[in-house]
Amino acid sequence: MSATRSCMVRQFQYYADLSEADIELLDSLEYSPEKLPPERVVWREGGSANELAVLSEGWACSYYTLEDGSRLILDIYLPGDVIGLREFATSEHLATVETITECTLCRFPHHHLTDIFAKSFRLTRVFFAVATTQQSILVERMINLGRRKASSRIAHFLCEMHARLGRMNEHMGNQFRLPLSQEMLADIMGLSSVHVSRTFSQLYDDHLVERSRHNIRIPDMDRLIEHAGFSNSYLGRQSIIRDRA
Amino acid sequence: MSATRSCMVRQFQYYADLSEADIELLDSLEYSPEKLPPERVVWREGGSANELAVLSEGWACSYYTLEDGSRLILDIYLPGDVIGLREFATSEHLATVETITECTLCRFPHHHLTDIFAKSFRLTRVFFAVATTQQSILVERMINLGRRKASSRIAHFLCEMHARLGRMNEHMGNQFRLPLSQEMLADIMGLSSVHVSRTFSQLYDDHLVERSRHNIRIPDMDRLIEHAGFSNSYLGRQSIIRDRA
DNA sequence: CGGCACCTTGAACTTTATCAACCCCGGTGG
DNA sequence: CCACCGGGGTTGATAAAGTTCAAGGTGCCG
Repeated sequence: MSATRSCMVRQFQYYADLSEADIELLDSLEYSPEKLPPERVVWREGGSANELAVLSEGWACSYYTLEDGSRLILDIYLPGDVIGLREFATSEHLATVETITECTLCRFPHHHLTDIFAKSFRLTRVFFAVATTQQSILVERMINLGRRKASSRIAHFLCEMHARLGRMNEHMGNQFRLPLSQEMLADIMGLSSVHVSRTFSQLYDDHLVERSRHNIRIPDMDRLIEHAGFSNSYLGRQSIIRDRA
Repeated sequence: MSATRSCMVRQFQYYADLSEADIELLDSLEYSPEKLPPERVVWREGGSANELAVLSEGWACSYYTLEDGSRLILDIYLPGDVIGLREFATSEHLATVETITECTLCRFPHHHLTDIFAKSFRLTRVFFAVATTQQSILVERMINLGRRKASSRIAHFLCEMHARLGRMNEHMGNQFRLPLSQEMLADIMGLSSVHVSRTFSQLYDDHLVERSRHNIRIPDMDRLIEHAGFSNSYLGRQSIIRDRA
């Protein structure tokens, strides 16, 4: 058992205990680490989709650009996340994937995933759990976009980030770094960057969020959760996958 | 090979050729058909999630109700759709599922799905494809909610329904039944029902959509697609899953 | 020290929501 | 067979939320 365990393994172990063989299988996906500078395109919308990637370090995102030039960011990827799962059923990339900070990522071809399906029943279920958790994250974001007002959208997004980051590093406390410009935040939340700025000021006035540059501090997590209508159950349940009987 | 083939099998065959054994395995999920009247709750948000369902006949939907009483409809389920895949990684239902029209549906426990993972490599991949296609549908709807104006949202939704219905029954032509009230349409698209009404009138004035009661006619599909910014590639690619080499 | 990217603020405007009245139509009971 | 009832759809007036444009500020990097 190696001392340095990949983020993906850590993330997957959240859903199930993994055997040594499973861990080796997973690790084998990260065989080709690639270092990328900030704002580098990983793959572009429309390109043919025969690979996935694991993000080992850094932040990345996927986005979709509309005819009129406006943009929506679909996912924020953190270390340990699998990128491109959604495009498994499609032969071309539906969205552009781009690094946000400096990143290390490992691409691997589509069929390595199906090889895993063939080799490990347990990992199959965990991959399924990961894919469906990604779906739940999208659903929460849909609710954000469809039915919440700006201040709740931002509050909800901050809660989500806090929860997802906290899952990877315990004792994170009530502050964290959020390396996103207000324009990116706007494109995540379907708002204009101007309105994001105003709304942040308003959250500050209400003592819900403090922020300096890219650091976020949350003075009272409970009040923020309340304001956001946040529930973390959608992020998946720990050790959900067990052997039956 | 039986003459009456279930909708789910038809839907799955879209992604891959299935062996007789696979078809039997799939059919075995639909062992407990249940007839439900319109507007009957299948399961409720918060209830413990240890089952999935296949919709054999009728229309159903899932929705999520916010603290303030507003609602967002997350999915519209058509015959052949699998309901509850998203909650595979979670131990409780995140959304309420309810019939829209009279429905026939077959519930089955969670572990029947994992049994299939153990028994059929090919079906595993198809289930994965189905789950990821559902994700892509959510993403398109996210873009709708986040970045399109009301008339494009409605146009896009109509395009999606047209495409999904057309996949199940060829020669559908340019009209179809849409058994949804304007209030439901509003909750799908994150608008108020009043605004849906106004927007429909506007689409009618622009000769993009005709509608009487629950029947929709689309005089010029290409113009509607154009107006919606619709691309059907997100609905998954036919026969994407093949044996390698 | 200067420049540039990003953030902030203000003012005018657009889109959508809300409220309320009305209408249309289908179903029911007299 | 007709009058009434009720739910959903439509319309208008007004309000709220968010966008756009433009100008100015702030802080970081060379």
